[in-house]
Parts: sequence; C-alpha cells; structure tokens
Amino acid sequence: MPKIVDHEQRRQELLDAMARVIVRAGIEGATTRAIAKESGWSTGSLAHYFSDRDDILSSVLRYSHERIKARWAEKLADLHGLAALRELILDNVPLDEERQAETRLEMVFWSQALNSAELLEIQRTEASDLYDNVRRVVEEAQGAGEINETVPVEEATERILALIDGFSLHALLYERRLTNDMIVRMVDTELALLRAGYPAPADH
Amino acid sequence: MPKIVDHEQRRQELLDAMARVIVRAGIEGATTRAIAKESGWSTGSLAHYFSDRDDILSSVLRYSHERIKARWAEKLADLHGLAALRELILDNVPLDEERQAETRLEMVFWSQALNSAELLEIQRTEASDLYDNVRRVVEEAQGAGEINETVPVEEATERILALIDGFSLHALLYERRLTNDMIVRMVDTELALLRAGYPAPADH
Amino acid sequence: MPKIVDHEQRRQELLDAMARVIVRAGIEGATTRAIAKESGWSTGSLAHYFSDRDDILSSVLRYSHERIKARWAEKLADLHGLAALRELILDNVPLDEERQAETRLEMVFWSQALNSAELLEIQRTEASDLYDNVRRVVEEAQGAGEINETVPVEEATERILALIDGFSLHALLYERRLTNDMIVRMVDTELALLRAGYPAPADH
Amino acid sequence: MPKIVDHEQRRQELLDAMARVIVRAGIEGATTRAIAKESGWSTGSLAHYFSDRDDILSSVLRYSHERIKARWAEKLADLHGLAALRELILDNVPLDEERQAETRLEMVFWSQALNSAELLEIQRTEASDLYDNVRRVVEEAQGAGEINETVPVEEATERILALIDGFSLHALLYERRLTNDMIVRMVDTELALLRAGYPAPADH
DNA sequence: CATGAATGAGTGTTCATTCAT
DNA sequence: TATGAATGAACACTCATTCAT
Repeated sequence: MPKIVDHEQRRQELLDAMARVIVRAGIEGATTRAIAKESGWSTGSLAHYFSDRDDILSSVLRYSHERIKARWAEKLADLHGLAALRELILDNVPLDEERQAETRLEMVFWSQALNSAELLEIQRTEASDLYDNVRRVVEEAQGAGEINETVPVEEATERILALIDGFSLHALLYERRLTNDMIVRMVDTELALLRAGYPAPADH
Repeated sequence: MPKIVDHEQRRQELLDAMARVIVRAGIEGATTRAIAKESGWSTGSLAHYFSDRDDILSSVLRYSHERIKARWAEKLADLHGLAALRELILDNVPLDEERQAETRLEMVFWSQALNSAELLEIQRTEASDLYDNVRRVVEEAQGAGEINETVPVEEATERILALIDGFSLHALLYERRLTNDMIVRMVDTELALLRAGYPAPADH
Repeated sequence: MPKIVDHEQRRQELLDAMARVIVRAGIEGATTRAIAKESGWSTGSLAHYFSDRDDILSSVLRYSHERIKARWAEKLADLHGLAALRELILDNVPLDEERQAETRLEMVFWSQALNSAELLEIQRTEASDLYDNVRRVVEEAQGAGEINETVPVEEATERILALIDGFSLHALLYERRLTNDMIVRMVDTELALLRAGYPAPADH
Repeated sequence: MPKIVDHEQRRQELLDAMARVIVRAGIEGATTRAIAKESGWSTGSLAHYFSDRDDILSSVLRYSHERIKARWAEKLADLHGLAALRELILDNVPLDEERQAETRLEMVFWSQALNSAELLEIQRTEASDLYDNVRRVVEEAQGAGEINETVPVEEATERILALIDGFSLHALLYERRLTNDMIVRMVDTELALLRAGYPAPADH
C-alpha cells in the first residue's frame, strides 16, 4: 500500500519535471536525459515508471489536465451561471505565469496530437471535459435567465472554446499585441453577448 | 555551359516537399532524408538551396504565408467591406483539404516558434500581415456603415483573429465535433454582431 | 547498484586506441568509428568519456606527454649531468618502435596545432616541460664542470631541442638515410661539443 | 602550343590557391570548394587539371619545392663554400613570412607523407635534393679549406638538415621562444663548428 | 528499486567526385 | 574548356532504450 503511494508520487515528480522541460525547451528539448536531470533521478529510473517516451508524453498530457480539472472543481464549487462561466474561461487563458506554462504545454500537444493517434484520443477526451463543463454552465446560466433564451447552446459553447484557445495562442505568440486587459475585456463582451442574445445573421 | 536551374523554382519545389512531409509526418518526421525522398532529390542537393535544416524550416513558414497572401490578394481584389471580411475569414479556416494542410503546417510552427527566436519573429511578422488586412477591412466596412460605429476596431480585429485560429485548431483536432457548417454559421454570427454593435458589458 | 567503471582507466583505454589509430591511419583515418572499433567499444560509448572529437584529440596529446614525462622521471631518477642529458635526448628520439609511434603522433599534432589554438596551447605547455628538463640538466652539467663554462645555456638548450625534433622527423621520413647509429653518433658529437665549448663564430 | 602554356599556367594558379588555402586553413580546410573559391575557378574546373584531390596534394608538394629550388639556384649562383652554405641554410628557415608559409606547408606534408606512399616518395625525392645541395656545398667548402678536414661530410650534412627542420618547426610552434636572432646565431655557431672541426666524442 | 554504462540506429551536414550542358 | 548542379557515402554526434550490477 505505501509502495503504491510512493510509486504514484514518483510518477508525478517525473511528470512535473517532464512538463517543466517541455515548457522550457519544447518537445525536442525533452530528451530522456533532460527529464532525468530535471527530476534529479537517473535515466534508468524512468523505465520503472513509464514504458517508453510516448508513455511519458501521454502521461504528461493526462496529468496536466487532471491538475487543471482539479482547479476548476475548486473554483467552480461556489459559483453558478455566468459567474461560473466567466471564471472557467479566465481560468483557461494564460493571464499569469502558471497558466502560460499550461498553454505552452497545450500548444506542444496540439501539434503532437496530429501525428499520434494515442495523443489525439487523449486530447479529444480531455477537450470534451472542458466542452462539457462550459456547456453545462451555459445551460445553467440560460436556465437561470442570465443567458438569452434564443442563444443556441452548442454554438455558444463552440464560440467560447474557440475564443479561449485563440486568445491563449495569441497571448503567447503575440504577447505585446494581445494584453491581459484586452482578453478580459473581450471575455466580458462575449458574456454580454450571451446576455443580450446573438443578432440574427444577414443573408449572403 | 552548365546545367541551368531556376534556383527559386527549385527552392519552391523543395519547400513544397518539405511542407507535405511536415503535414504528413509532423516536424519530427521531417528529416533531411524524408524531405529529400519526398522531393525526389538527394540529401546533398538540399545544401545547394538551404544552408541548414533551420533555414528550410523558416523558409517553409515564409513560403506558406506567401502563398496564402497571394490568394488573399486575388480573392479580395473585387470585394469590399463585410463581404471582403467574410471571404478573408473563411479563407483562413480549414474548410477544405488545402486549407487543412495549411492549418496543420501552422500548428506545427505555433509550437516551434515558442523555442526559436527566428521562427517567432517570422510568425509575428506574418501574423501582423493578417492583422493588418483584417483591421483594414473592418475599418473599411465601418466607414461604409456596414459595421456599427460603436464597435472598437482593435477589439473586433482581435476577436476575429482569435476565432479564426480557435476554429482552425478545433476543426482539425475535433473534426467530428466542429463541422464546417457550424464554423460558417458562427462566422456569420460574428459578422451580424459587428453590424449590430457589441452589447455593453455588465459589471463584475 | 550500477556497473561501476573506472572512468580514468576507460578514458586511457580509449586514448590508447585513439593513439594507435592515429599512428596507423593518420588524423584523417581517426574517425569516431575507427576509434570505436579499435577500442572495441561502440561509437556512442565515446560520448561518456569525451565531449567531442576535439576533446579526444587534445586528450590524446596530453596523455601521450604524460606517459613520456613519467618515463623521463623514472629514467632520470639516478642520472645527473651529461649522462642524464644523453639519456633524455636518446629517450626523445625514435630509436625503437615505441618511440617511433610517439614521434608519428607528435608529427600529426605539429601540423594540427597550426590550425587549432587549443592544440597549440597544449603543445606549447608540453614543449616547455621538455625545454625545462633539458635546460635544468644542462645547467646541472655545467655546474658540475661537465659542460664548458662558456657555453650559453639557452642556445645549448635550443640546439638540442632542434636536433631532437630534426632527427626524429628525418628518422621517420628518411629512415634509410638516417640510421639509429648515425643519430647516436651525432648526439655524442653534440655532447662532446658541450664539453669542449662552442667555437667562436666568424664574421659575415 | 599556346594551349599547353595556358594549361600549365592554370595548373600553377590552382596550385598557388591550394597552397594558400593549406597554409591558411590546414589540410582539413583545403576542400575542393575552398580551393576553387580561392582560385576564382569552379570546382568542376579542377577536374580538367588534376585527376583527384590526391593529385592536387602531391602536385602542390612538388610545385612548392620547384619554387624553392629555383630560389636556391639564383641565390647560390655567385656564392661558394661556407658563404653558400650559410645562404642555403638561412633560405630554408622561416625568417620571413614567405618562408613561414613554406614551412607551414612542409609541416602539413610531413604528417601527410606518413600515410601516403606517394607523398612519402615525393617528400624523399625532394628532400634528397636539399641533401645533395648541402652536401655538395659542404664538400666544396671542405675542399677550399673552409671546413676542417676532419669533419665527416655525411654527419655534417645530416646535422645541418636536422637543425634546419628543427629550427623551422620550433620557430613556428614556439615563436616567442625561438627568435630569428637566435636562429641566425646558432647557424653561425654551426658554421664555426665546421671550421673548427668536431670535438672527439667521449666514451659512454 | 535504482543506477548509469553501453548500445547502435538515426540525425544534420559535408565532401570529393561526376557529368549534362 | 568550363560550369555548377547533383550525388550519396561518410562524418561527428545524439538519442531512446536496455540491462548487468
């Protein structure tokens, strides 16, 4: 029993190290040696906790999402409706260094997933978690009358998710152009839009 | 007289091959040998056209943007205001296979740019091109009364750019969730929003 | 517990292999693979003991001199004055196969040092060791009255060093012309010259 | 006829370029491209004048000696005996930049010859030219009474040749230690020694 | 369980050489 | 004759992985 706890704890130590290395040096810098050095353990040790490098990679992806999800659970515990939605969105956007690191990690996995069926599957599963959460909160807010009843839930959810990743990406790549202030302001505009209801699209 | 070769044409041939390899196999699959094989030339030949792998990489990024920009120029030639904006947005979203390939390429460079000052610089320069184009068309549309005069141009531009990349990303990663139809519908919603003007944000 | 390896011993094993390869095939034949093969280890193993090929090269140069110096120390322990000088000179001339191999190694590094600041520095440091030894013994012999008091120590030292390398070089390149007998005879002539004192130079 | 002249002239142009590259960058820097660039001709041109890189190398060695020999012929034309010997020695020692370049070239070929039967043969042939010249002048001087009749010609010749290369080597490698003044002084000491006759060697 | 030495395939790159023009 | 594009073997080096201790 205590051994199992140690095992899991050691895995997390190694995954933390791996995540730090990826954030600092990218996927190409995340060599076995670099991870081992960052973690303080030997390269041979990794083999006891992960079957190979791909296993480490997918584990990092899962682990990162677990931490993010745990944070949501805590933050959303006492919030409801639009307030919860706002918190959820802002929690998924790189407004501070911790969130920036998470986004860097995400970005690496976006492209990695394109060439790995396993990573893609994980990515999709994890993404559907966020999707479900956003959608649930949107529905809740709509049920509570905070979101206009004409707003289609699915579209609202997709727009929000697109904005989250779009802002995240641009915040990292074009940091001088897209400031935190602008992101927060645009998030609030989106929330106001949900309150007011989407305008009817024109013909084309 | 020696064999005369159109240097620029050969470079493009090689860059096309490189882009195909990256799209198919990712950045890690884009080895010198894979590029050579895909292009039908030998590894040694690459040295005549590029100084090293980094040079190939950054050239691919630049080349891809050149093609995209050339396409805009053509498409936007006869369009103005909102119609031009709609075309520009839809042209930057992976609605067909060609555009999907471009997005895959983009995604690879997003994460590569995080660990390469040179790629980041190129990425920023190219991104500012799109920014300028979107902003110009938005201003034009606003001048023509197609966009509500209360809409802040900068914010509108950033929202659109975020949506473009957010939709692009999700279309590739979560293709079954985010369909082309939905993307087009959401783009039109965004345009309608610009016509109607942003709602006033609530307090927090 | 991991396999425990005597790092220094393994380094010397590899350096010995490297020296053998250089002696046999020259600097251009001393490829990573050739060294690995000669040593019986894999190419990847070299990386554990040397940072790169330049490191191997400079280490070989240093290592070779260490062995030579250790031999002097032993040989000169009980000798003094002219007898010590004679021994020192003869020990630095390729009279047997072992010494021939050392000279071949030396010759390779002479030209390598011309294009490598690091090798040149090592070469100079090691050369000054021999200079100091020769000079010390000459002074000792002069103090003991074995060398004429009019002989300038610096000039005597330089002549001896020049003769050592000149004989070494010619013994290897023109082995049929310059025999061991001749070398020994000329060394003894030089020692006799030191006893007798240099003749006064004529005017020019 | 004029074509043949052109051919030979072109060869020399290329050999000059090759020699400059070797002196500047060593044997490893003397790539086909570097030679072509230095000469101002294309890499393909080299093939018209030399069969391969080895041919270039051995031609450079021969060419360099031809120039040196031509210089001797001129310098020694009006000199005889010890005066001629002194001139010959000083002409073969790197007292000025031109001679330094020649010595650098020599040094490269010393080690190259150890692993190339062809280069070794050339080296020996060329070296015997210098040997013959030195020996001839020594005999002449001895015949004229300038050199003591007890001096063995062969040994005198070998000593001189060893000193020439020893001084040359040390002048390049240990330039701050072995100055031109010292070299000239030691050469004159050697000449004085020839006048005075070698001292009788002691027993060992 | 932990180590780190050892592996050898694979990498980007360079090179002398060939050859169609 | 002169060119320089093209070649592909060879290079130094790195890497994920294995395994005896």
